[in-house]
This record gives sequence, C-alpha cells and structure tokens, in this order.
Amino acid sequence: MRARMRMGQAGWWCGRIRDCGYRMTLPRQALLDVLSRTDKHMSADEIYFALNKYYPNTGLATVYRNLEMLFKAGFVSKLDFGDGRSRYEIIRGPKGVNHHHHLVCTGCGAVIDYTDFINEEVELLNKTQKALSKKYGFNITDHFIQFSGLCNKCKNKKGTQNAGI
Amino acid sequence: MRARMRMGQAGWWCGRIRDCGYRMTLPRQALLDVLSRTDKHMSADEIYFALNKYYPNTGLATVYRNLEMLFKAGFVSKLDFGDGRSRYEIIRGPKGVNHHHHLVCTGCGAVIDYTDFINEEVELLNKTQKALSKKYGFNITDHFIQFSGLCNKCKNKKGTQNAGI
DNA sequence: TATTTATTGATAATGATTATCATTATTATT
DNA sequence: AATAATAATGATAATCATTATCAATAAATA
Repeated sequence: MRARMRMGQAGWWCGRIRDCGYRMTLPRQALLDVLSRTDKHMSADEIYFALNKYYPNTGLATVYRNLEMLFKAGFVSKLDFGDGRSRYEIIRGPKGVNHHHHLVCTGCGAVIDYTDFINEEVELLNKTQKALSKKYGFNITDHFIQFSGLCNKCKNKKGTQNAGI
Repeated sequence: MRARMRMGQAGWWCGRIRDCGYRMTLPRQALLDVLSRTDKHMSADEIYFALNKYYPNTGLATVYRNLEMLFKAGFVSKLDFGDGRSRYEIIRGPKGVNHHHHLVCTGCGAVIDYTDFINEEVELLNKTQKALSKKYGFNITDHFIQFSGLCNKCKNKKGTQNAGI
C-alpha cells in the first residue's frame, strides 16, 4: 500500500520533472522523497544529511542544484527565517498544492505553518493582487505572508533558546 | 531649514538610541543619515560605500554591527529578496512609522514598495493576528507581506536583467 | 547498442557575515 | 575639567552557506 503510494508519487514527479525538460535521477528522487515525508522546513544541509542516511554518497552540491531547480520550477519554496540559511518546503506535489502561511518565533526560531484563516486572507489577497497587477503592470504569480513574535515559551523567558525549525 | 531638520532628526535618533542603552556615535549617525535619505533597499555593502563617500574610514564591520543593532531594536527591517544578501530599510524614524509591503520582480529583482490597499490589508491582518495569537499562544509583534511575479519589462522578455533593488 | 547530453560527486572558489582584538571615543564620576 | 569605566570602532582574520569547475557517470535518444 505504502509502496504503491510511493510508486504513484514517484511517477507523478517523474512526469512533472520531464515536462520541465529534466531527467529523473536517483538522487533527485531521493531528495523529493525526503522532502515529501517531512513537515519541517529543512535547510540544504539538513536535507543532505537526511538523504545520506539511506542513500549515501549524494553530494551536497547535488542537493543545492536540485533544490534550486525545483524552486525555479515552482515545486518548492525557498524560505528565509533569518538564521542565515535558506529553508525549503514542497508547495506543489502529487497530493496537490500545499499553501499555508508562517508564524515565526523571533525568540527560538520555531516556525508554525498555519492554514487557518487562509481563506479570508486569500480572498483579500486576490483582490489586492489584481489591483497591484493593474497599477504596477506586474504579472503576479505568488505571495508570501509571515507573522512574527514570541511563542508561548519564549514570551516569558529572558534568554532565548533554539527550537525546531 | 534642511540643517535644522537634520539636527532635529539627529536629536530624535540620539534620544532613541540612548533609550536603548547605546551611545550615539559619528559612524552610527552617518549610517542613519544614509539610510534616512534613500528610498532604496540597500545592502550592507552598498551602505558601506555610500557612507565612505562623505565619511571615510568607516569600517564594514561597523556597518554590519549597527545594522544588526538597529534591526534588533526594531528601527530597521532586514529584508531578503533572494539575491544572497540582506537589505535594510528604516521602519521607525523621526518621521514616524513607515509601514509598507513589497512587490518583487522575480525576473530582474526590482522591488516596489506599495502602501496602497494597506488599510484593508491591515484590518484583516489585525483580525488574523488576534486569532493566531490566541490559537498558538504567540505574542505577535510584526508581519511581513510580499507579492512576487514579473514586472512590466520582464514579462515580455526571455532573459532577465538586473534592476535597482 | 552507440551516441548525445544532462547529471553527479568531489572539491575549490566565492562572497556575505561574524569574531577577534588592540585602539579610540563616549559617558559617568570625581 | 580631569579621570575612570566601558561601549564602539577599524582592520583583518575566520566562518559558513552557496556556487563554480570538471572529469566521470547515468539517462535519454537514435
């Protein structure tokens, strides 16, 4: 069952990747598998290590190359939470589009994906997007929303720790 | 007139800086002056060069240090437009709070600050902020909104150029 | 199967940011 | 105003994420 599911996913990815004029390779597939299974916002480095646990000898450069490719093709988004490295997450995959916004703790760096309230937000955003497109002549394809502040733990502490991003 | 204005601004900054427990210094004042006069989103490097034109021998490290300090104190925001370097802009100064959102061209990197539609956005954002605060126990202090797509020039071209950020 | 070409892994190079440290400037104290 | 305490500076070395290079390999095509 799981095997079938994964086969199906692999097939979907293979199709999309080839649509874009690229080839499906083992490292590429492994990276997509790692990225598909996590709900974290992983850095290239973290993906590199996760990958090498079950698929050794994948180069770090390959990880960067593929992330950049997937980003430019619009499958993956590249996020900056201010810790000096980019973080990645799948936004368009076999299961459809995964759209959410972020809530970031400036104390410990924790990031929460929220999908609540998105509908209302999206309605206004679409309106704004249309108006901006018209006024500035842009062809707007994406938006990015993020709230930041102190999480439950951090708002009562003086020092800051580091939580899972 | 301009001199008086600048004096006034310097005084305001001096007060705020000292409120935060820091000292007002010449390089710090010069940096604030550069940042106050531009409507661009300057990188540390660009600020460093602009600064050295009329106030030589300011070190690059000093620029970084002060930008970080101003950022942490909430006077300056630190932006990532995906070109590998942070960019800065004053958000709270002698003239008040300068709140706007960004429209970024993924083709040439051009950034437009827009304030249109912000009122409507802010209303919804406040509502969302409240709901998020409650649900996730956050003390939310800031938000960040950005639209991206292709600008007028880029949407008809194949290759991409580099415009002023 | 042979050929073409994208992709890979290893590693060097780049470039932004941070850390170090002796010196200087600012503030508080006398 | 002189002095002491300490924050800030400038120069530069160190760090670290990301990119470029290049020979070897794997995937697509004929």
